[in-house]
Amino acid sequence: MPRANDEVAELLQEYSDLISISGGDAFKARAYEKAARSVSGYHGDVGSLDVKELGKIPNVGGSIAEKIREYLETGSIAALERLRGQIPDGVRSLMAIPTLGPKKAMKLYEELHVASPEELLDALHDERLRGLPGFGPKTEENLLRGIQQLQRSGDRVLLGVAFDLAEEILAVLRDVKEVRRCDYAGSLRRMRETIGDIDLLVASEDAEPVMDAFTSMPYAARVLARGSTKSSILTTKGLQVDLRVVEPAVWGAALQYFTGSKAHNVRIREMAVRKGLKLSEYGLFRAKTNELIVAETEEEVYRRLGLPWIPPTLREDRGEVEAALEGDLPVLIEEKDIRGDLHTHTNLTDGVAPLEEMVAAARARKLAYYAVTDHAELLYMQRMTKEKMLAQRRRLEELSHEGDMVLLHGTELNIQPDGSVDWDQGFLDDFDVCVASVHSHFNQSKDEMTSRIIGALEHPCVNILGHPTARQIGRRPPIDFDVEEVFRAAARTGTALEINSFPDRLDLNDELVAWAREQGAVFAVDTDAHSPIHLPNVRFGVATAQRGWVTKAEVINTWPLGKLKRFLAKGRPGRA
DNA sequence: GCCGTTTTCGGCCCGACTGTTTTCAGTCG
Repeated sequence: MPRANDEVAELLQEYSDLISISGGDAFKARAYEKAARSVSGYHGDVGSLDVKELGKIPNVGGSIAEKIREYLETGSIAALERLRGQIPDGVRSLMAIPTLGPKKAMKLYEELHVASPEELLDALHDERLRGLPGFGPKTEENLLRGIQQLQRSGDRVLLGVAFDLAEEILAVLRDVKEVRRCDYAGSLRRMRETIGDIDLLVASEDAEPVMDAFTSMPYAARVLARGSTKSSILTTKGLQVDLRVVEPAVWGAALQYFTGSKAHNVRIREMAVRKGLKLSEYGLFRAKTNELIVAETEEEVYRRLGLPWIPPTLREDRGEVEAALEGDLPVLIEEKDIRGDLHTHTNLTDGVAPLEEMVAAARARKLAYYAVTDHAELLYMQRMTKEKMLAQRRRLEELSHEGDMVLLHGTELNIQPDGSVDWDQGFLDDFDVCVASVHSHFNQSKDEMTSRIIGALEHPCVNILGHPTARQIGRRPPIDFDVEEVFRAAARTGTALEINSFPDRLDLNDELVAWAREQGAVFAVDTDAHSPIHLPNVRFGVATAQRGWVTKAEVINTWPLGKLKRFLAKGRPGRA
């Protein structure tokens, strides 16, 4: 079974929201929110802890530990159920609408009995918000736009969510003795940033026991279809999972077919037709005689069509077929090429784990180097000071003697509206690496934003532009700047562009990565980890790099330390 | 509700922006 952490964190977050909506103590709400974050980022499984151990998790005290225990033992929390009884479920869902917080949500419910985004849309159309204090024309406009954004992101889930669920289901299927092979296909195998439904493929001579196991899983809230080759379930979270079972002999053809994309497969099948062949999920056949040629591996299928095997992350019909024909497919970066992480946090700012735990987790992943880059002082809410930074650096130096992994001390600077960053250059010179990111003032004009970012790139100490577009998938659109000009400036100034691996960021995205490559920029594939459990997210950043056709040489954190240090020296005096 | 070279009470993420106001509440990062 999966860790209980996520469901517990979700309940604590719900409790926090309901406290806010019902006008409860704001600090109490914050306490639950912080506890939710800590539980979510906690490295162990809270399901296996007793009350005393639960209380040792940061921001979890006696009261919350007791509620977690109550949930683990009884499946519910009485205090939460009481609040749920007072506030309809939909009122909380209103808070998913950007610009709509707890206060306005409660007001809409109390005054207009609006209890869902759909009902709010009706109320807006009926002009029932007119005259409601605090809801003027601009607010109406913002709410309409917010609801539209919410509906657009609607039924797709983030790559990370789909990946975890797929891995859990596959783990169950692998234990079914009739299963010869199993894997995920579809947009998940291509590692698209959001996933509509999960496609799983199993090779087996006997489909029935596999289908039985699949449709009786605890994840299956509803069984949508149950057949001998294809079954579908709807998970408790509303995500559809399709399972196809094929004979082991046709594994490769089926995997190729179900991986897609549709556009890629159309190109491939056209090539087959021109060669007098026919490609389906059951294999590559001679068109006239229906004689099977190959089906067992993807490599054979591609080879018989005159192509090298094409990595799934490239299969979007963005020129990969032409490149394959020319023998010009890039040798893509892989996760094993990553030598270090250059953007991570600790609980000195908004991370949930102490420095020691983050370093230990990085060592366990066998990284050659690891940078700690907590927020700088201009992100006021983090209360950073020079003194705290220097104390962290001293501790980092102590820790560096405990293992081979090289520890780098860095910081994540804030790019101010005018393009300046935190601290004076003298202080910044002593950092090994500086990430600089936009964290506020997202609505500047395109020209202002462009010169703002370029200003930061030109700073002699700024090495990496963190999450360059500042988007959050489904929640916040990318900031507006002249991407080509910024990418060229990055290349010219010796500043890397980040590919942030966080599943709700993936920033730069695949298309911008490809664009930046053309301008000669290099990249840093970083996790932006706020907890040890975020370190494996690097796979999503690597996949995004692959989707942008990036090779190992273009990613600075695949480089050996010496070469990396020369890059990081940039305009710092006395380095390299 | 959590936490503590501020340690059992009194703080707690500070500042800015937006849209509504007419001096400020709500939301966000």
